[in-house]
Amino acid sequence: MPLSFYRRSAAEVAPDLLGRFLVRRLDRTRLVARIVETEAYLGAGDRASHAWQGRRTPRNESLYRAGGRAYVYFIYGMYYCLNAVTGDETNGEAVLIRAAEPIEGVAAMAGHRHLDRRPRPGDLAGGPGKLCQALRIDKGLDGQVLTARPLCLTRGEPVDPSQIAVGRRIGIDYAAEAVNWQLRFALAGNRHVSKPFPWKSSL
DNA sequence: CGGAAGATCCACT
DNA sequence: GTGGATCTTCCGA
Repeated sequence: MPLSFYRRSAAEVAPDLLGRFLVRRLDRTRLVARIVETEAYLGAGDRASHAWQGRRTPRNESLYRAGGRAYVYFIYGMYYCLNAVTGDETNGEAVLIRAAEPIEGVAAMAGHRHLDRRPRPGDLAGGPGKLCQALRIDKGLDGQVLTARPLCLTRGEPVDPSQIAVGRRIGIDYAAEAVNWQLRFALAGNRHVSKPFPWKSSL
């Protein structure tokens, strides 16, 4: 996807990322996964955002770059989460990539996940931490552009708006008024999403 | 299935 | 010192 794709608000980009392909190039392998779940984080005015009230630290520096780069952060002592930075360098907005459906390089992804049985839906990339583990995404990719290797997003299979379900974001119960914002998006009924949920409505 | 607890780092109070 | 944009394992229903 071109840089212009990312230079919009996270709330617009998040649903538009569904169906796109994440292409991760390693030395001898190409891993491809189709995005099925995202969440928008709206920056300074969003209590759930790492950029809440304009917070700016070494960790979240990538949020303050122009849209089209990765923001990768380390969480809970063990996992990484991947975001696509959106908008311009002033707003701190980003889209969390929460889940994807493995398309190519499934065996390699299973290896990265230390999975020895045949993967069931959601096993490899059904959650932001799993997705990063399967695709070998870590701090080394923080700040990288998303328009070229080693990690890029391609057009994939554009999705009809009627297939998009909307709900509340996960794991942000502390976020006061923002807990009910409808900023979680997924392909309705898809089996690779991070949790079964009571989706509210569709777009 | 649903809930609880542990693993374990870093930014911020 | 606290707690988090998580995941896994273990437990009980």
